[in-house]
Amino acid sequence: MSAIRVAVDVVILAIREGKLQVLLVKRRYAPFQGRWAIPGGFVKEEESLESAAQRELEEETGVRDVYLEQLYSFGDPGRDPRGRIVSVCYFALLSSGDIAPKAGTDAADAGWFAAFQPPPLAFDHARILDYALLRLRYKLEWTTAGFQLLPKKFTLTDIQKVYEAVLNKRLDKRNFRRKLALLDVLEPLHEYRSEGAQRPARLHRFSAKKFELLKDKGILFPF
Amino acid sequence: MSAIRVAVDVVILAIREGKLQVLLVKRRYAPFQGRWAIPGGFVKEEESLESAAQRELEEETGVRDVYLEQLYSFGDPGRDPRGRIVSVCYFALLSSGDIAPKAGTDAADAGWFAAFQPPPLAFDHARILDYALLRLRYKLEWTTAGFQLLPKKFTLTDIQKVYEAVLNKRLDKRNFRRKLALLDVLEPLHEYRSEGAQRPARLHRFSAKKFELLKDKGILFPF
DNA sequence: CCAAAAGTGTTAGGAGTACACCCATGG
DNA sequence: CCATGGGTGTACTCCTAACACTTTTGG
Repeated sequence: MSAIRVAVDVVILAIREGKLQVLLVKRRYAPFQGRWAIPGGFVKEEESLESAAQRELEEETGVRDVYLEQLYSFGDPGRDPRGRIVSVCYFALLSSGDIAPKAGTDAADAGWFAAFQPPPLAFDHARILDYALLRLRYKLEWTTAGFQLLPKKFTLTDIQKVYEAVLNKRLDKRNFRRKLALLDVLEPLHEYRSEGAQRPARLHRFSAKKFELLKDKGILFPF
Repeated sequence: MSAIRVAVDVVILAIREGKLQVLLVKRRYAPFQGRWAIPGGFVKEEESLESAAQRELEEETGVRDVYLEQLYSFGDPGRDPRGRIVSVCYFALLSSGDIAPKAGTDAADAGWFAAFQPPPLAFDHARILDYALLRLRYKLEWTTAGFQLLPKKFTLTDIQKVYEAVLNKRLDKRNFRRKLALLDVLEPLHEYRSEGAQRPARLHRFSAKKFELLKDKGILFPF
């Protein structure tokens, strides 16, 4: 019987203040006491890996029904000085509308950080975060996962800013909108959002039935 | 302390007789006694996940230095009636030149099967195989992983047959070759292979230094 | 009327696809 | 000389990328 323990870690990402940010928790105990870390915990005997990830996510953010995807499993001996721990890592994409609920929990030792300039992280968490960011960039270019980072109603500029924040580069407005239109997954609403002394922007929503069709075209990744 | 055990399973794939085949082992004991299964075993306390996968691979095939990539971790409670087992799955691509060594080991209860029409499999192994095949198809279209399925020297028709076997469709010879040329990863050799009463085909080899450049272009997947 | 973001088309280059014939060899 | 797989080019379509101005609003 092996003494290997199984944990899940969840890289929780959201767009805040126009930037891609990651939710980290401060470690209360050794090892790496006081360091920031990706939230996670041990898998319980009777729960699935995905349930464990969802549970961790909900404990940290108070949020359910969030985009969650398995990333990679890290299990080198020595990655955790407490013993042999295999960590099945997930990443979660929060819509900016879902972020508020979190504040209620244990805000003192949890915080949002710029995902591309994180503080020093505990264990091998820097590597995990790097891989999550890499995967997110790929997903954004080849799937419609980017909409998970937005609230239900959003403007075309909102979604463009998501892409710019994650891909870390400027995009051309006209080309971006043409590509969006080609995807045919947005439903323009008869609502507009006024943001100050400018022309109000039209709100759109992601259309789930068109989304399903993309799967058939093979545009979406399975996991 | 959790009683979860950690295993690795390795989906071993190769092109044989022009078809994509998978190496399966026959289970000696219950549960699923006599059923075919994806080879795997428990991770030892002191070895990394990848070492464990390599070890399993070598035990089954006698082969080292093979393309090996982590696929996904499966860990639903109940997936194994013997208890809670989390399986970190890998897939391995064997070059057709590497297949011969295998025969020496325990051939009686191991065999190659058409990957797209496998026999009934033990546990949730059908799902694992499906996912491996899906991943392989994506990799083939977006990376140069297909060359792992060939020996060092091969003809352009050889590589086309690999693509046709994995993607399960016919490809146009001229278009395929043009795309290959664009990738610029092949080095034509001054050697030819005669296959009978036809014009001999020129041999090529995969050029590793050009391969590295693809990484920079983002064409290759990181894992 | 001014500042600020919203919204909108055209063109040129590159990649993908469809398609058919001659070449070199062994028997 | 013939059967067999090896090898090659062109035309069309579609996607991508570069690029600038008018519209609408609040102040």
